[in-house]
Amino acid sequence: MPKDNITPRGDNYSQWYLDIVSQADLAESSEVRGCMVIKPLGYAIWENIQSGLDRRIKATGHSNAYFPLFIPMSLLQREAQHVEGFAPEVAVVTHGGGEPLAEPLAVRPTSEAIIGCSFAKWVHSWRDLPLLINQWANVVRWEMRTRPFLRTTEFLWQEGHTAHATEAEAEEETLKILNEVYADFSEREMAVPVLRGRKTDREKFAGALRTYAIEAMMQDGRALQAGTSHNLGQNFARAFGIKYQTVDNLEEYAWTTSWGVSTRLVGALIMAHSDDEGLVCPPRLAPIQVVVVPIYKGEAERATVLEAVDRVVASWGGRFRVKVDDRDQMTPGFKFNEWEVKGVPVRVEVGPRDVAKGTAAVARRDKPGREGKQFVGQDVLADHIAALLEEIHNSMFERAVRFRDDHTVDVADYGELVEAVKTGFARAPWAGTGADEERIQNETKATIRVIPFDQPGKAGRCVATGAETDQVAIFGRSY
RNA sequence: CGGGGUGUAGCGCAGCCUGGUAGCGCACUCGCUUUGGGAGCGAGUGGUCGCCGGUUCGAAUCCGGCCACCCCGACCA
Repeated sequence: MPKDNITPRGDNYSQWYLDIVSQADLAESSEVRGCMVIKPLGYAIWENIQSGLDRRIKATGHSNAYFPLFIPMSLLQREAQHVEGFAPEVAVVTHGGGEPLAEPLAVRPTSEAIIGCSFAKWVHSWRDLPLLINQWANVVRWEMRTRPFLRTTEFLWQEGHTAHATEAEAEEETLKILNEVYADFSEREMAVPVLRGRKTDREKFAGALRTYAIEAMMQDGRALQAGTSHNLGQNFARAFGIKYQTVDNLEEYAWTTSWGVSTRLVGALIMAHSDDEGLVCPPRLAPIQVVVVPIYKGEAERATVLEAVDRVVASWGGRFRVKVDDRDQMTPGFKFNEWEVKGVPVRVEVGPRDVAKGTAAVARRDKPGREGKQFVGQDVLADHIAALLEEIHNSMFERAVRFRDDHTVDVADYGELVEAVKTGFARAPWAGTGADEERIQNETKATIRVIPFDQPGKAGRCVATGAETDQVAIFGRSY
């Protein structure tokens, strides 16, 4: 059923996104410009994202801790590139207790500085390394222009911070997080395929040696940076005095990393999968995986149907996150519509005819209308739903991969790149400089999203300089 | 910060040109009938018309100033 309150993607993609966020009741704007209220459904998705990431972060040996919201300005200023990169977007507290503060406090835009100070106290010997810490926190970046989930003034995230004895170990950590935590989570839980690779110097984190990222394609062909992992080298260790004694009793600066993903992932999930009918939530993250809608006329039928629904749902033994929508004052059609907008992956209908026949109607959200609906015996319903949730996940992932591949063009020259980035990604031979990149951005609005790990080996002539190169870069317009 | 737009009920809007007791749809409340794709009928609740000032017997409407928000760009996870 077409929805009156949702602008079709084809008409205005940006408005469509805002409509999904409000109609699916994920978030709303607040009294503070650029800040959003995350409503229960949106927050439940975030909690599921947190839990999937937290499990992976701990499985790779990290521990959670918590550091202060405020950072003395002088600390933030210790790493030169870092302060330069973040200065324009830092919010500063100048008063406390009714008095001007002796030293202004930055509201953290990220926590390298304050965590670096702690690390300096915690690390003395090579035996203290590696130090593997993560924190779940809110941060504030004073952005010019905001969009719910994709870019808000305050946002929620996790930020990992680690210290290592060698450059090689720091590099290994940086890549492990990108691959085993971020890419794995994105593809296996969010059903969002990602390109993995390195950022160019122009796009890397302020103060980092190297930044790696996962990049996803949204349904308008634009790129969304879904996670970043930074090898900070010894830059921050020098600035904050994170030193240790080696086995040979030499003093050495540690090699540190940092990495993060944010509530932006909720935006990624919406934009990668949803359709003109509403949110399409990937099954493994859906707060409600199965909604059961009872259908009846009159009191007698109501009792019979609800009894059957209770019995059937009880027999599932908690295998799924289930909601029985037994609200009496709404019609089934209204409920179908509501849960469709809210993206519930599977809908089960139980009516008088099903009670008589021992069946239930099962509809899948990712395939609307009759195509996605079938009748299933109540005795095999649990296994059917379990398989269906898997099938929906795989189908959503494959559809997203197909979309990305269909909107990615191998380009041989600059003219082809200009055309390709209008609708998606361009994979282009690249041997240019930051200045070349900037010129391309000014002319096409596209930037190098990543230098992918996955390299063809032989590339061709660089689209900027014409020089022979073996390296390709992925260009795209980004959020 | 540049360009464009909008402020009237919880939400979406009309009314403004041509000043004269604030209206529609949805939502909400109550009642009855309904319920396999957004139910119907009836009766209700709800607004100092963004703010300040001016003109006028009288301002949502005309004039001046201010503020807020949205959209499009530059900055960014």
